[in-house]
Amino acid sequence: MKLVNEMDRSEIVENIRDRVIESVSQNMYLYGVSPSIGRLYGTLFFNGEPMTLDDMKEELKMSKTSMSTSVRTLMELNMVERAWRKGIRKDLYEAQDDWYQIFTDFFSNQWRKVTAMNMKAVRQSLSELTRLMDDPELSESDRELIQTDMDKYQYILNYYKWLNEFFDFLNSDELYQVVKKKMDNEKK
Amino acid sequence: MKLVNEMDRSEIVENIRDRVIESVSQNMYLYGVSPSIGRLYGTLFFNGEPMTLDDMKEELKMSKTSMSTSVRTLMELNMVERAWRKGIRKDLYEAQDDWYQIFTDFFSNQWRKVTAMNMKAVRQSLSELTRLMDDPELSESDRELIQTDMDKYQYILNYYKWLNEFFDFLNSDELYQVVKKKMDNEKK
DNA sequence: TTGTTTGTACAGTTCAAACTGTACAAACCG
DNA sequence: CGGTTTGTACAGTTTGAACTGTACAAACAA
Repeated sequence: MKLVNEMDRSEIVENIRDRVIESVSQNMYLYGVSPSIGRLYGTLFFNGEPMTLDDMKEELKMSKTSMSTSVRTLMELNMVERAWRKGIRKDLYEAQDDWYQIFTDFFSNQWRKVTAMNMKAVRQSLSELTRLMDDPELSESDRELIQTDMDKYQYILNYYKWLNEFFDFLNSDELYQVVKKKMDNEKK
Repeated sequence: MKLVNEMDRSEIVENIRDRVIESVSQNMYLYGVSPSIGRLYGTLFFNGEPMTLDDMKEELKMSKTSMSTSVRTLMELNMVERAWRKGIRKDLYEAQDDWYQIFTDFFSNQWRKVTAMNMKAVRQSLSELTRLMDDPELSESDRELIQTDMDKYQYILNYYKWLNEFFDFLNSDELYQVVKKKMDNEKK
């Protein structure tokens, strides 16, 4: 009788946990990952202890291959880290559990990568148009048309510069301060 | 001869533009939209003038249905707005061309929606566990187990609160100031 | 050395998202 | 009123992403 109660209880706790994991994973698409990968992260986060690929495969009832690739993705996003425990030969992984860190890292790593590539393309285009503009035989109307595009490219470049400054700010201590101050003010 | 040059020239400008559109669209997955939708946004952005669904369909060589649903998605993200021109019966759409606004809106709208839902799930779980803890017959080990989960839920809640403060900050003028100041400092 | 364990590359399959064409409702025109 | 234009709902198709199982390479064991 007591035993059944025990089982019920841990099952309840388990279900509650699963609901939260599901909720978190459903919304990790904001980080560009699929729900399955989100579920894996959630599992690792709540498990606390590091897990092996076989643990994960067992827990999520999925293939080992999936676990391998998923955990790789999570590592690239700095959401999961390798762990070591003496006497265990298998690879161990544990969740990075500092969500503030995950959030700011995401921008630094993913968004910066993207803006860098975009800037490159825009700079290239801008310099090509500049060269076109050198042609003295260009009609006034052509010149205007090209200038319109060039203005847009310049606007984009300025935006990306601003964005990178913003990401620097995100990584700085300043961010925590500013937001913290806001929270404290509101408590008053 | 002159005519051919003219054609070459505008073709070159067009190609340069397409390269930038492609680059921008490829990376709009950070906003959770597919490359096609990104390409549509880029087309609208560089076209300057508002476009009808048929214009878009023509420009991108895609079905009108796709244009209709894509433009809808872009409107929900505040990246495209309806436009009116007298004498034109068809619906007109133009790109929201303030990228700073798009960026901050994205967080306010998308991320906030998600965090709100997550918070709800976590709060629910937290209150259910609290009720479980009321049981006086609970063993010490069970109690510890549940407490571990509750601590994690509390951590998540704190994080989301912080995140919402951060989004408030994003929407405030303060953001622009802080980053602007950084940029000015660096120029010195 | 051979035998075992562990992680991953790769080919094939499954499934969901993107896209199309048709068909229709709503708005407008005469 | 019927005829036309325009946007979208819906069903069907295509395409790509997610996932699996097998097969193998690398690391270790004896």
